[in-house]
Amino acid sequence: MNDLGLETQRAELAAIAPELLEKIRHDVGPKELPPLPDAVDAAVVLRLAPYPSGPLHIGNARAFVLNDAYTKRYHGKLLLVFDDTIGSEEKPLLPEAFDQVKEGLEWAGVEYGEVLYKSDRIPLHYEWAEKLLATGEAYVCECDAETLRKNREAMRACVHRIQDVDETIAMWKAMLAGEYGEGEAVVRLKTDMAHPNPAFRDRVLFRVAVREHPRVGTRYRVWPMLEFSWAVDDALLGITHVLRGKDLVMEDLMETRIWDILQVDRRPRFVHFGILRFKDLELSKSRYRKEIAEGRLTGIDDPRTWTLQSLRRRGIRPAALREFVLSFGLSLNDIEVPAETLYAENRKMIDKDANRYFFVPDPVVVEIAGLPPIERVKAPLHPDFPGRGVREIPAGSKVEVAREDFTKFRGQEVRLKDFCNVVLDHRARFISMANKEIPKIQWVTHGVQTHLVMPDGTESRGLSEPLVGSLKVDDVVQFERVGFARIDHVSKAEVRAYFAHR
RNA sequence: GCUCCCGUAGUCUAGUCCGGUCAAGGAUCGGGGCCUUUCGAGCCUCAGACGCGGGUUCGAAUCCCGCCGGGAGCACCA
Repeated sequence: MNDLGLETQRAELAAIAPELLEKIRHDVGPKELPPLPDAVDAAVVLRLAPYPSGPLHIGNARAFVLNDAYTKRYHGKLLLVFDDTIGSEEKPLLPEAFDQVKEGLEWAGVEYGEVLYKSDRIPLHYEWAEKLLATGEAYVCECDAETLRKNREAMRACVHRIQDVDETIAMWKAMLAGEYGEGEAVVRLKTDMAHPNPAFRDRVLFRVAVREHPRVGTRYRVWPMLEFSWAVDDALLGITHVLRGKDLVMEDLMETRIWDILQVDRRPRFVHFGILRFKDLELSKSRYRKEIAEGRLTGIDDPRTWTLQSLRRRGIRPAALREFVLSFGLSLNDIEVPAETLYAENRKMIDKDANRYFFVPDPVVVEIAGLPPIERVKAPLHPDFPGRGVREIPAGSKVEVAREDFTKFRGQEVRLKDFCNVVLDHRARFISMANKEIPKIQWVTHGVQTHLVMPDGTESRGLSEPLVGSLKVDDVVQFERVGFARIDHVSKAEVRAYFAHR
């Protein structure tokens, strides 16, 4: 039958069971994440491991959204474990970052349970280190960083690798006792100096760092590296699945190797996702931290930082960020997306809630000659929901319009939206009241000073209709033909809003 | 250079494990139209993709081999 060829088979089938030839269009439901390997409902334990060097930004979103989504899907637990080992000179810990991270997660709707700190767990790491050293599978190395690197490159073992266990343990005690300065000794795992992957040749597990830690001060001077601390904590905390970016695949190998040596049975499954990048956007905590310190950015919620705080300030909904991230699934592709994709998601969510108002950036005064006496006009708060009511806009013969519109339409007939038709100029000529199919522009009288902070940090200044002065902070509105914005500050003198997107 | 990972429309993604209902689905972007007193939303519509070359098979996006392209790691950072 099978070597008959499709056409013959089809003909045969048409003869015996024609209904089977009907094309089945399976409807595509909402996108779902693939299942986690070996996941058991209500028994999944995941962890979030932020490094507290600053608030979370959009580039971190994939990690926390996926972890949260899977936790909820399996009714599991999500631990927040601050990865606050001592770090490096270039990436110092920031005391205020702990709260900034939590604030961001809470805004994002990430429901974490227990909060833990790596810096509280150092004694546990020491215990495990001693177990490991006792097996002879790790050693204390006194080579300097440069020597170590060169040996690694040359696949050459150093003298420390073959020293005996007693000597190694004595050196470890000496490390803890403070007999080594920074850079003078490290603990290394014996993997294989000839391993084909140069990244996997006797990696460092502990090093000496005599910096002050924001939580535990100078209590420790021997600090674990990420791979080792997680080998300990993933096991001890009963983590079932580790979801991490694929930049951390080597860490899987390291953790696995350590568990093999110490015969740890309970191990998490590793799941990776590709690197997420944003087009035309360079995310760097250390850079924006520096720029905030220098006063070049206004703070951690400056739109140029792309922190969660800054997204909130612009009126981006957490649900939009979540949908945006989930749309990438769990693929291992490295992806680069434009922020526009996030905006599209957000626009769907805020459009129905955002009432419409006129904002006129960089205004130009226009006197309308021949205007009948009119004191106010009405316009819908939202064109798609007439039931929401109307807003009253004071009108008059002296109005202000955006310079851009003025320049573009000067001398032409335009409609001042919801008001009247004029031939536009400094002295405009009234034509008629009734609506017409001509370009419509926004206008104001008795406008309130309005500053619109743009994503690039610049401000668009102008006037908006008086009602904007009675909006509340956090209201998200649409300035017609300008875009969506969140009201950030309202005072008698002025309104400040943050631009979200068109 | 070495190791690992990944290649479906401009972008993101479903499908790839278990080859045929895939003449490849969705989203976004772009074109056109309708509607609308916004350049927003909504509705309709058009355009657009299996990196390349071999092989296996009646049949390949799906399996195999080779190539090409992209990314990550190769820190005493995380």
